[in-house]
Amino acid sequence: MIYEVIVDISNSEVDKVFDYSSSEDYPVGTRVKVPFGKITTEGFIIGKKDSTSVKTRDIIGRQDDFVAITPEMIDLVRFMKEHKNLRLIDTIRLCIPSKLRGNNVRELKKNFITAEADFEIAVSAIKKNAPKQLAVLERLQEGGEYESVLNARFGSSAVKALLDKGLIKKSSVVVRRTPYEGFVIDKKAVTLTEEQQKAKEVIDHNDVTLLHGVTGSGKTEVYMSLISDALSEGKTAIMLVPEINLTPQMLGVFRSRFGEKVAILHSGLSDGERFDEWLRLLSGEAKVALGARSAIFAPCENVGVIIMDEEHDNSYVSESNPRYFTHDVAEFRRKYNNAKLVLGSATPSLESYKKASDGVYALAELPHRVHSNPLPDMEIVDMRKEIRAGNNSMFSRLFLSELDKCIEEGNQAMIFINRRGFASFVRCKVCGYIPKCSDCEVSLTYHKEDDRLKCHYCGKQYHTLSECPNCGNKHLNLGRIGTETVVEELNKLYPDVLVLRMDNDTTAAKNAAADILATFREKKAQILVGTQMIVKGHDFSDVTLVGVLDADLSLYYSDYRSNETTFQLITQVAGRAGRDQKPGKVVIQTYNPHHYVFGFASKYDYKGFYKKESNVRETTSFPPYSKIVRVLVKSENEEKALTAARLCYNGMREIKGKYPGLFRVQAMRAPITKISNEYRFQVVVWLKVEDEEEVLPLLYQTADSVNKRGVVTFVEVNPTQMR
DNA sequence: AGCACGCCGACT
DNA sequence: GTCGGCGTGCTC
Repeated sequence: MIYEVIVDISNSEVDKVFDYSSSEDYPVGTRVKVPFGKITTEGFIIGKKDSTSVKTRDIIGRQDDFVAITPEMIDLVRFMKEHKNLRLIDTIRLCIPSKLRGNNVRELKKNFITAEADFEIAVSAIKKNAPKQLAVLERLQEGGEYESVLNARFGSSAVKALLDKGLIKKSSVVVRRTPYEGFVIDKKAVTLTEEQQKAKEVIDHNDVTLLHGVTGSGKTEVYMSLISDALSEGKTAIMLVPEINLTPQMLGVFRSRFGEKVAILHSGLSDGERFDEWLRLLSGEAKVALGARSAIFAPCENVGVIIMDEEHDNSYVSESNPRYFTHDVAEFRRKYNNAKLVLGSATPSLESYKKASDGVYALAELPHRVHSNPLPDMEIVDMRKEIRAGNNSMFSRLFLSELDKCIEEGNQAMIFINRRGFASFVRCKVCGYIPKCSDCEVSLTYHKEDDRLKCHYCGKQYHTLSECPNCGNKHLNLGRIGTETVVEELNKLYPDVLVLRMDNDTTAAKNAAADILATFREKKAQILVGTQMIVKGHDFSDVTLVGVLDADLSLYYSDYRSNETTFQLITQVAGRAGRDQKPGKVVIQTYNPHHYVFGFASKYDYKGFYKKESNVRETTSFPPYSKIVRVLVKSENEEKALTAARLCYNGMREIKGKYPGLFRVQAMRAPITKISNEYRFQVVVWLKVEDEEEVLPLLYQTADSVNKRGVVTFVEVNPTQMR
């Protein structure tokens, strides 16, 4: 028999199917060991046939006693290659636990002891003065137990004696490593509200539904009910949440409803746990896959429903290689399984809402909070007026008075610093000089802990400057608000109040983020200061005040989505206040208060915002009214990079001549012209959405063709944070 | 990935 | 003259 095999080497040169032979019978999807050139490597069987035109070598053998890749995933691998420019092996790697490769993880087996002889017979067979052995036999009457447990409790000699006599039996059993074992949050089964029931009916009658529900409208209840339905039909379910929402709390709630049928897949698990959860799904022991982005590749068969919560969240787009959109994979699996796909959000992406408006998706709405408690009152503060009024502090007078009130009443406050990943930089007061990394040409970030300047792109460190190298001035100051500065200021204002800080620095250690949130939840601290990571999903019932500093900063980000992101950010962060009985208050500080984003956001007017923003995108031909394709060209040799970029540009111009759907081509230096000694250029192409299927493959091909001689190209569709 | 092939500069 | 530099191509 001839087997079609994809070898486990990610390289564009070997991104194809190789034919191997074997007299053994292997099912399609089996992971095998194969000779390849001078080496032996792993491969995956994706097909069989009777003959081939090439000369073949033999498969060495199979790697697992199970079939690693389901037929659906083999189809997906081909689809991703053909339509999304992913290498065959890259999609396969997404479908299996990474440590399975190279057999770096295996099933955990333990010795299990059971009674062999009848209790009475066994008792009569042991000596009268052997109380330990008797105790073991008595214990085993209640059922089997692990040998290690018996040894610890009764002593290994007693166990060994019984084994030698053949009165008890030892066997090897597989033990499943379960993440957060026993963690269950009791949640009473809730009957759906009329509004939720109506939304569910829409979902039941359509293939894809956008579920637009305000924060606190009980979308999770609808999800649970849908999953429950799928299970009762004998089908499986995939539930996706943004990485940050994937707290043990979420798992606890799901466990209380679906018990052992839930498997969790995310980056925080140990290799063993991840492998076991994956295996439970593959074998059908578990029916519900709960996880972040990568869980869309869960090895479930006969999927009944796929849910993407917070569908607008940018964590659903994988940034680096292999780059893919979770929406695309979800849509593929929905079609393959004839399943329901649900996209839920309080602030849907423009892309999805447009599809709902155009009738491509059905639209279901949950316009009210469950217990009809109102959304928090939101106020926009003009920080320019504060300065004119002589207030040079980072806090507005309104926010400070609200904070006073909040602290006094014993409630909690959250302060969100909108800085999109950029911390404080150093700037010369006199000439405006900003120190930059000599390799990357980006501004250096000042790190107070070790009094050094660091490059966030290559990690290079520099001594702090004592004077400006440009003009010699000795007064260099730190620009922009950072979390540390805010905490310092709060400590001065409220010396008796405990303030927590949550940002990339304080959450670097494992579990640090969870610890900070737990401390805040237990009300050991009254104020939580943080970056993006405090925005989503957290449910603190005593938070009555939310402050947003530098709300307009994300508007200036050079990204066509910046208005949308800012709207989403404000809506989400506002949703943290007043979630329980106490009414909430939100103060938005900005230097650009009349921007329409703040107008719509403060009134929770999603539709108004959608209409306005949609108009802007249409007139400027940005997505969702076009597709933008960016080819990043990188090389250590500037000349080579430039030549390759020119070649790529010319190729794109040629395609433009043939397909009017491709209406704009530009070439330029990338926003960051050099990272880690690599020069970067980019070719950016705009095309009409309808022509995507036809033109995209040509663009991929063109980018690939200049991909040699020390030049690397990287193609992105609708790039988010262009650098 | 890993290795052979092959075409140019520096050397005992 | 040869040794070896690594750019290029191939692996079922």
